[in-house]
Amino acid sequence: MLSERQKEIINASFELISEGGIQALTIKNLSKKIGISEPAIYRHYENKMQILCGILESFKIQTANLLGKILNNDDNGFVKIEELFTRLFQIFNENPSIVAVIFSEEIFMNEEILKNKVAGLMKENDNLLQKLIIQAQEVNIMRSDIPASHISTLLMGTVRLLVKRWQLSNYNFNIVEEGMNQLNSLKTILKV
Amino acid sequence: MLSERQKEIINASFELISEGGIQALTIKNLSKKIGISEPAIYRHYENKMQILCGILESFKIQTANLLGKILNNDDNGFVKIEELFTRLFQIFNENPSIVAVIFSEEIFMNEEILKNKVAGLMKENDNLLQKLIIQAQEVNIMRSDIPASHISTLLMGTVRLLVKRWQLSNYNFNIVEEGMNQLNSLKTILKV
DNA sequence: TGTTAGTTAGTGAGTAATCACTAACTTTGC
DNA sequence: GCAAAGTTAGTGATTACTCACTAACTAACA
Repeated sequence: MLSERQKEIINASFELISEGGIQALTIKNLSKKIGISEPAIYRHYENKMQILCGILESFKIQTANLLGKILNNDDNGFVKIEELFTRLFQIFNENPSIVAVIFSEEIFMNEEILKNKVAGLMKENDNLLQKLIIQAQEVNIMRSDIPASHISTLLMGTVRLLVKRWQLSNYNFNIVEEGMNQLNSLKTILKV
Repeated sequence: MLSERQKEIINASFELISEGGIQALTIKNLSKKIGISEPAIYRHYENKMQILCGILESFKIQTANLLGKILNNDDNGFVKIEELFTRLFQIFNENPSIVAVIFSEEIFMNEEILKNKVAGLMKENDNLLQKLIIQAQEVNIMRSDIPASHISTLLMGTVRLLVKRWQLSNYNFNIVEEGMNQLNSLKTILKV
């Protein structure tokens, strides 16, 4: 489990990356944002790499949480997918700094260890989404003339690009609203 | 126009970013890769920001070139879109280091000027793609029950995610082949 | 044609600032 | 009284960038 201070450090990291990219995530900036000295950071994380791992871990826990809730309800696959993305848009809307990290794998690209962790996370989420898609295809509410893996890429890719545009626009449109519109088009295309 | 040395610097920049992310793009690494001293770099670019702008400019010219060729042929919108993405996959396959820059906007996120340039570039390409989509919709070979803007996001987003996965996997699958497969599914979904 | 002046592209040495990180000491709270 | 969490004051390495200077080439002109 994370201590209060560790949570604070991870949250501050999200904010810093959101504000100025990975280059803004320095120990100095972290300590300034939290209001303690630089060495104090090292009382809670061994080194910077552990902080970066902590960011990924935090993201992992959050998505596992979200997916767990949605997977365990009684809805069919199609509705679950809808719920998943709707909830995602809401989370991003409430906490835009998450976006800068979640869909920006480049941040972790310069370290092979982190790169592999990111790839693993993406693969995990892809597998879960594919399961939901197959569920929907089996009860014949989603078209089955293209493979679930392609639908998964299509869904995730579309959402990612939409969110990336939102970020590049300095969050100047309503991501929940636009997300729901785009989701409706996806439904039109994917229903049988 | 760029001098030979400037071209060399931009190319070396692509390689460095590809190898170790934006953090690997330092004047020292650049000079080492090219084989000249650090100050010599400054004979050809005023500062690092100008190099980053040069990278974006280079990308802009390349895409304009590609899009120009495809827009000016006689094919219908659907075929043009197919050609566009097929050609894109081929380019990525031949020069993977481009991918690390093109679909990694975070690289330019820490400077507002660069961020705006990236956003502008994305918007331009989106507009062009939407034109092709509308062409195809008008001659009734692409479904018109969802707006062209949504189809554009869907197409670009899917391709981006596929390419990103390819990058994260250390290019260990055939992007041209997988790209064509995914493209076929998109065609199935989008044709009337 | 030979000299002079100017340009281009390079060099080694060095700048201040910043990076992640540490040793040694002090404060705080159970 | 002791461990955890904080501090100040540093470390060497690296960052983008500048300094004075030079070799090689080109243009101008008596």
